[in-house]
Amino acid sequence: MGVYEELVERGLIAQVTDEEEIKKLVNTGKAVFYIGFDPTADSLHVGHFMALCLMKRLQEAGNRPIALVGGGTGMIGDPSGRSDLRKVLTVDDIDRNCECFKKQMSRFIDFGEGKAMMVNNADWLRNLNYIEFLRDVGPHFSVNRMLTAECYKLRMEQGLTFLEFNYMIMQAFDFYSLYKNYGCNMQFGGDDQWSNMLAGTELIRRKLGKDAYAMTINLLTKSDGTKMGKTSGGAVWLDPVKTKPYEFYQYWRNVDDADVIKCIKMLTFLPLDEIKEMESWKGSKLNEAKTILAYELTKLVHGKEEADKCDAAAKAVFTGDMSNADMPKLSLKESDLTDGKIDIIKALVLSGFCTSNGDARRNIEQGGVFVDDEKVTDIKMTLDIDKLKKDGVIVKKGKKNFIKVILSSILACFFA
RNA sequence: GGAUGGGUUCCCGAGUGGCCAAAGGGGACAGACUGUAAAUCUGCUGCGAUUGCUUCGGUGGUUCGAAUCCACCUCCACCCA
Repeated sequence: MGVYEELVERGLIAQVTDEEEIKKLVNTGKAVFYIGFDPTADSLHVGHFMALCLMKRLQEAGNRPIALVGGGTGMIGDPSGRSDLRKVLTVDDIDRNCECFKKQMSRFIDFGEGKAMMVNNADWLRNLNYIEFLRDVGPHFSVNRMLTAECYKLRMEQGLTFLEFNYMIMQAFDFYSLYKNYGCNMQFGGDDQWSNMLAGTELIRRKLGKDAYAMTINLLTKSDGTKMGKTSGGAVWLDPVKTKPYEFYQYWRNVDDADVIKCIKMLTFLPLDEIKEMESWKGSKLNEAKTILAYELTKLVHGKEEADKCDAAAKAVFTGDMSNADMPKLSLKESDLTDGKIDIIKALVLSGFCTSNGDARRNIEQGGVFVDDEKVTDIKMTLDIDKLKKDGVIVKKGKKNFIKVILSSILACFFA
């Protein structure tokens, strides 16, 4: 089975411009393809992760990936599928974000000599001369046709600025530039990028009379249609500081039944026949699949060591064996204590479990807070210094939030 | 540039002078039931340990009292140019 077939099997491929040709190129390792990443934040997220996995898969099959960081397109903002205007980022922000992207990407993709390449479209977009550019590519685009593109549909109702309208042209120009300079003959991306990508193949055809190809992968959506990788607090980031490995792990551990297999297929590198077997799992057995999903992804993103820790912490916490030390910790300082104690309310707020004292009080009143496995019934309860110093105290909010509260003294630092 | 409609708490959306920290829904959070799932039911949802404080695009004003009235500004939608 070739890579292409594997991609199909995993449910990754959404649309292609020329299936036969793409299959041939990709399976024989002749593709030079690019995927663009716009630096809208200082970390990659799960959506990008899919694309990175795709790159990795194709690279392993001998194809040459180009990771394009959108230092130029990021200044415009892609309106595809969005109902609102993107916040305009400053050049400094964009450049900083590009740097962050580069670092994170090198963890997944081999950018060694003759392997993958990383380019930044700021290099050719930022210095374009407006008139020249208009005369150069402008005649090849029909506004009438652009307006009918699926990606602008939402914006035709809400209002689309000229700035954003040009995004498609910039992206098309990227593809064209990469084709000319690096022989890049394919572009991959999320399915929301389809219109933009087609604009690129079109431009190449018109200007150079050559064929280039485009392929989109399915966006990872939940069974309810919403985007996977979004929580109420925002995106699930790959950066361990923005989304702690434990949270990352728990995110996948808690996906809906309906989405587990799909996620395993699309995101992990487990062999397909292994996944086939999981497809027959039902009920609580399916719960096991979530453990696998969470472990595999954490391993890919944060490394085996972290994944093992998350696994252990989860087991400790959910099977009731709290002796395990590998759980999230809250280190208090002496200054956080008054008279050698700290209010449970204050501890809850410091841990980040509760957003305010009122929130903490509410949670206690509703019976959702436990200290060392005992339900807290008094909102005035305190944790005292002796226990904090010794083994720490395990504070639990709800069923899934655990933290070990300890006192970090100078001594503790020595032994840590 | 001109006309019109609009900006309300995480989101949608009521509220047109006091009874408004602001209806209703969604989401989030907690409880019950479960499989760390879904569905369902219950509670809860500005901050503060009572009285209190801050919020309804911004700034000023009218008033004993304003999310609600007035002025100016600003942003958005839509129509005309």
